[in-house]
Amino acid sequence: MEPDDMTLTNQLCFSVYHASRLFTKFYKQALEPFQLTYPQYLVLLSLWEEDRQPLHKLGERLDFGSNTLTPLLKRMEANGWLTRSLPATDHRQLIVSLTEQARDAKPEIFTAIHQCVVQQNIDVSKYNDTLAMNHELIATLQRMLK
Amino acid sequence: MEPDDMTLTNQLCFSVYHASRLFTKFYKQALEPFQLTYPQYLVLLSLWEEDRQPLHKLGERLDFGSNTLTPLLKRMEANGWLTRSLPATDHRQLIVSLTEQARDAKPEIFTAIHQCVVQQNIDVSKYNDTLAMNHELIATLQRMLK
DNA sequence: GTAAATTAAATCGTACGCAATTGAATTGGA
DNA sequence: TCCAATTCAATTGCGTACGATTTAATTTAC
Repeated sequence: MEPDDMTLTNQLCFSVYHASRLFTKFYKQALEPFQLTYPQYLVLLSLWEEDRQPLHKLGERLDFGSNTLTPLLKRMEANGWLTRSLPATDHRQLIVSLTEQARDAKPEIFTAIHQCVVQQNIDVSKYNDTLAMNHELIATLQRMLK
Repeated sequence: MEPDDMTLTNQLCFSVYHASRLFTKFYKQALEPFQLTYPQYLVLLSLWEEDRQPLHKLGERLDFGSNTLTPLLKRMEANGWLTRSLPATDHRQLIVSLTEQARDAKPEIFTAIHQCVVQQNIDVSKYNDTLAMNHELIATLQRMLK
């Protein structure tokens, strides 16, 4: 590794960190009317794909622990997005299910985000390569942290 | 915008968000022995480049407000990394200066991070394109949020 | 059948991020 | 000169992130 590689590593990490904060801020604009935060929206995305997941499975998909999810899910339950229930078969688990409000709101929320993207005239397809590279970076980082 | 673009936007945001959290975790391994967090390390990086910056200039570079920096800088001062002082000319500003400890520790800290990268056999130069793409993404997001 | 190991959610403590407000210091225009 | 506008840092409040521990339920090994 050359001396410069230290700078590259630093810059790469900061660029990802910076982009993440800006992206979250962008989503915030669209999600605020729904009283949703970005991590809460991620939970909805996962449940829209597959309803009635146990907490640990949600955590696996989003890479969150129960220390993050437990209070987050309680807030979402308080806002009427989901219900938390114990299955009869295993009282250790906690099943998270969407409310009707959450199922119904999906198109409206997608439209709100869509609007924000369209307003800015973003060519989303341009970012296919960026997505692929991020996936590779994530895989590398996961190997590093194992 | 095609229907699929919604999915792409969602995936792109999540990939950046996920990568950022993993990268921070990676740096944490190297920084923990120094009692430094990643955002605190960013402050050191900026001050190593230019010592004695006012708080708002640090904030501009790192995209942090005083609500984030004020407590963070107090913690760093408590740990002996920097000093906070009011310039005689303008009592509104707060000048942040490195301590000798912070100036001396730079090579040691860089070595610690370097070690983590080398141990994992990462080809850092591979990520030049990713960095460039992230810069473009950041520029787009900044335009969108203006 | 029961004690030990495992699994799962919750709790605790610390440190960000950030919108919004406050309050002190400085500047600039009438 | 004097006061209104501006510029800063600090404060407040809320919601993540996450390491570490705790507590409860279930599995397993014997």
